[in-house]
Amino acid sequence: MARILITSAIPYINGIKHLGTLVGSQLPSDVYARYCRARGHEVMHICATDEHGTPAELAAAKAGMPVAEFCAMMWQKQADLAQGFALGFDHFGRSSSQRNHRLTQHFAGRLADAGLIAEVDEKMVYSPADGRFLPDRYVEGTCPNCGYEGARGDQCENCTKQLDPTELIDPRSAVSGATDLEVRETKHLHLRQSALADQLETWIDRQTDWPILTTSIAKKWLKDGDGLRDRGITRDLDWGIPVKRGDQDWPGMEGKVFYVWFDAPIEYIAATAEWADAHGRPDADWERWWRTDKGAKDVRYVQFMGKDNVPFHALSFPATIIGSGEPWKLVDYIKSFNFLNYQGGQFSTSKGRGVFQDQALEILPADYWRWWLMANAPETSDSEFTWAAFQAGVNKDLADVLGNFISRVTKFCRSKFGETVPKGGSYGTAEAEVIAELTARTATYQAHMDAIELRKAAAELRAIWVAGNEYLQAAAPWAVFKTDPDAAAATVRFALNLIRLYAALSAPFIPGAAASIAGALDIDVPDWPDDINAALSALIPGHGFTTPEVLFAKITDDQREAWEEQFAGQ
RNA sequence: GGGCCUGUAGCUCAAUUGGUUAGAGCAGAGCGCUCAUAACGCUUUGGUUGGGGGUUCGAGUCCCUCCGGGCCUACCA
Repeated sequence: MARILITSAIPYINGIKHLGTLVGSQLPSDVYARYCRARGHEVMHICATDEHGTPAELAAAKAGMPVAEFCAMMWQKQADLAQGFALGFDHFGRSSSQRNHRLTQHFAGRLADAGLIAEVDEKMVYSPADGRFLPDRYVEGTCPNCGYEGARGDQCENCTKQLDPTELIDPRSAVSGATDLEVRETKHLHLRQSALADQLETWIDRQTDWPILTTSIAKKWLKDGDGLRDRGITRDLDWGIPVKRGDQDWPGMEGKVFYVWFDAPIEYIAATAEWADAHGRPDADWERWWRTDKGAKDVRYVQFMGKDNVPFHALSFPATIIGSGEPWKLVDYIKSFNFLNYQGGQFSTSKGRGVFQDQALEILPADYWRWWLMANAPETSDSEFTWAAFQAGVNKDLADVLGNFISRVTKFCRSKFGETVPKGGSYGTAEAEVIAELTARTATYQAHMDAIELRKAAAELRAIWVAGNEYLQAAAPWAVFKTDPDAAAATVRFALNLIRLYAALSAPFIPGAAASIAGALDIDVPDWPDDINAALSALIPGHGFTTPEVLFAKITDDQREAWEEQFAGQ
């Protein structure tokens, strides 16, 4: 048994997320966590909301709510959605927690003590009308290069030229449209990542088994231009973690907060502490996951995220950990994902284009989404959600292959033998062949899951389901029954045991359906089968079951067309 | 502009890292079955691996070049 710490990239607080954010972090981390638990490993599965930053403040203002209240509300929504998708986090924390405040301030203090924090005077755009400093991106104006009027202060969308907000012609606040902008001097803390670049590079170079996507992004940042740059870790905002040096005030930094990308990854640690708090457990119980001097030496730490998050997880957060000089657990494997597109374009929050998590759960059960999204996960390149592909995949895999197998077996059994596992006959060569095949396939399935190759794992699981139909078709108990009811009984008994096996093997991907299947068989979701041969004799003659209703209703053409229309956006 | 990724059957993806005849699923065609959600099984059609050039005994894989798609580019997160 191993101990596995799993974190999902923490979703930002400012709205309901679409399916694209689910597919690259929370969903795969849950599938992997469920699998690891099923294999008997001790798992700590952590997620949280990322609550700080300018967009959160603006979203709260737009909603007419104090930002703390807004975040609390949105946290509850996201927590409910996570539950709706059956995301089994041990704790779903908040980056605004007091635990994270203290830990973030602690790390900043340690980094400062190690000489890894620089105080830098910067010039930033200030908007008196808004009463705030504006991030580059929130300053808009006319591009000096191409004349595009909607250019942002960091880059012109039209000609892609990178800009400084002071270069814009007729600059205005993207928040209020105010034009009386001024440049003010303000002091900020920078994390001296450049001083840690060599250590980080050595560490990255050792990660030969990481996805190419992960290491290539990390190396790009390490090598680009003059190498890894220092990074501002503070902001002039009201909402956030006050800048402190450990528990001491930080002279000159009054009224400033840490930047979200400094405090957000630290929340992984803090959320684990929140978990301990929530369960009345001592600090030692969370520290054994995070402190290599307190029991975390044997922990394997796996992170899940979309590719946009890689630099922060592969470089900035490790810089924080390494720079602290304390024995915190460093990530062992970073699983990164490409993006999911929607019907030939991007998901768009602003245009209402694509399916959002709350809508998805309103129209279909979580397992439909879980299955299709993971079976088509963007592991090697961006992948595409289309309603046609979704409909075909769900109908074929879940309804026809798995659901129908369960229907045909249980209904045939009910009509010929009643709703109990029939006795009589015995397993022969046909069953032995299936056992051999499934033993091999289960090993392959496990190998893919161990490697976190979820797409391949899903394909193998599907092949395991198909094997049931092949077996049944060849054994043809409906024909055999007429001359040899005992032989037919043995076939049905074996098939019912296959259903039981499928409940166990399918649970990481479709936990809801796995529970329904187990419920119909009047059992709990079985333990992971270490021995397929034994597992396929677990249901003994006389064991009662209930013929389930249709497990997976098919998506009709009418539904598909209606949804295509509904989610097309502007 | 720079960097990285990507292009394989009508569609979605594989191909043990340069090694036999490039494989699966879906869609299509044919046959079988009738237990089942008009489901299942078997067979089968379909590829000049984006174009061109090169290295090699051998290239989907390596190199060059052109074309297409995508992402990142450090103050959105």
